[in-house]
Amino acid sequence: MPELPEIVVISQQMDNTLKGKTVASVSIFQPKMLNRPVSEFMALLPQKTVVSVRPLGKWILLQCTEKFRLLINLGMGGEILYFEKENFPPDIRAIVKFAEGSGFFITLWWFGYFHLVGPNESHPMTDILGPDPLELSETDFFRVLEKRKGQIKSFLLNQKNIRGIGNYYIQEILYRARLHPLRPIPTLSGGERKRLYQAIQAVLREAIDLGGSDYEKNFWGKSGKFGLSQMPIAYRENAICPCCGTKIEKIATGSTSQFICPTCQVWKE
Amino acid sequence: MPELPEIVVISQQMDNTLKGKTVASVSIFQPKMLNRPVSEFMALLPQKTVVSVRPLGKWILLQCTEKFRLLINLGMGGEILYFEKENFPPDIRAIVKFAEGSGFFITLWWFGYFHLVGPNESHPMTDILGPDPLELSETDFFRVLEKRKGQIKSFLLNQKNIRGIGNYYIQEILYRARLHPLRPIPTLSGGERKRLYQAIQAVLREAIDLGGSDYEKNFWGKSGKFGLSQMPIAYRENAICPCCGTKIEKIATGSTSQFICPTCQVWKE
DNA sequence: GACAAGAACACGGA
DNA sequence: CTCCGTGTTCTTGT
Repeated sequence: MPELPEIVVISQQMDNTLKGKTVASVSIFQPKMLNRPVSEFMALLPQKTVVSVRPLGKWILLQCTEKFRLLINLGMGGEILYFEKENFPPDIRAIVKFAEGSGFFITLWWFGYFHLVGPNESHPMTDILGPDPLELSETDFFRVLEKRKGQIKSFLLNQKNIRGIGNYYIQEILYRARLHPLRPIPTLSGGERKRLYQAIQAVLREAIDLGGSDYEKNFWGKSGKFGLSQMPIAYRENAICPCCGTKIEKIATGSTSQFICPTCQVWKE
Repeated sequence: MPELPEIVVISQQMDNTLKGKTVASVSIFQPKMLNRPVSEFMALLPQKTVVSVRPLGKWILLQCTEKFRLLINLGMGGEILYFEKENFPPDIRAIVKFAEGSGFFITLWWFGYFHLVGPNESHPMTDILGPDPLELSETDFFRVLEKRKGQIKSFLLNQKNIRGIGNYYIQEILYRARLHPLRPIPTLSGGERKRLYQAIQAVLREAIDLGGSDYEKNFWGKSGKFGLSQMPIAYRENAICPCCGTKIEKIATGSTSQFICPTCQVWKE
């Protein structure tokens, strides 16, 4: 599933490529990913022109003319790919074609959303997203942590608190901050909160600079370069921690699981 | 805090004593225990006559003429006491006087409610109470346990499930049923559910027969006789279990605590 | 555990 | 955590 870094990269590529292009046609092969009937998509989307493309947590926002917005969430295992010639894979879910012949299509492994929002319409799923972590000052980060009682990992994964972090980057973030994922927020010291903020900034920016994860594809179908060497712990059960040599463990963290170094990411009360 | 047995005893005494008496005046010394302005109490309550007094979980319901209801909850450490001559203690919160000179007053240690509900008005706090455990058949008890996932103690203490059981009687109930308070409901066998039902019936009826707890006062200011000999475990840390000789332990059960025999009330999955 | 309100958590569904 | 809705449990305040 693409997280903030992949969405930032893709949005930038889409912004560069699609800005000013006018939708000629739209094809939908999976109506349940939509927020309105297929017929309305067919009626409303064509003739709108792309004004800009911006990341919104794990969502991609295409701002269009007449105050229409196209909001795309790739869910798990989804891809959004540019095309100039029509040559589509078999599991395609939606196609948007522009007037001059190019366009993009979407594939999904399981769930995903393809939402068209008109002027004066609200969009509950994105309206409740928290701030972009890369636009958040350390002071504001400290402020959102205040009075929260839950576990630090589930807090960071909840898109209402901070948008864009998923179960992939959280592993490296918590490892670099040397924090156990189940630590209750009130037990975090000022120094730990500072480390956490720095780790979020560092991991996400580094991943963006490297074009995103090496197992996610960008708008051109190319993989990023953020991989093994940047993520020594994640998905490596029984490997050893490069910092202390301890064997990496896989633990359950709510509905997700996580790889940790039991020495570096030790639990403190 | 008075629980079901004390409320049953007090309600019976109030029913016998106050039925047919007409309110002459009401005095309020703590407005926050009310559900409406003091002025409305003064205007509405006088001239109403008591039709009946009934227990409602931990609440006392005075049914009055013109479909008015007086609902009293003594909270923690509260008392409701009859008087014939005016001779009040210092920490008094409310007084109701009847036409012929007698009346009752309320003292509270911490919280409590003194609510007047008119005809056609609802009362959210008592509307959501579960069934009276002594009016519940074994079949219905089994039915309310179905599909519940939580711990058995917090289920029984939640007044929405069953009304009137508090942290005093629950200790003897769970000891007699030989159940650990933190057992998840789905792990309870049919036999254990049956034991639990029987223990609830036995403990509550025995306590009513003895006039309630020996450290709570009734409408005449007299204590009940349900005490030490009926409660061998509760509030006796390091005492020994009369059944097996094991040392009694005090454990935390959510926000309350409880005394258990670790041998008799053993945890089973 | 008296109760309310809100947060956190668990689960099932799409 | 992809996100939602529902329901339940836990926390905090009065």
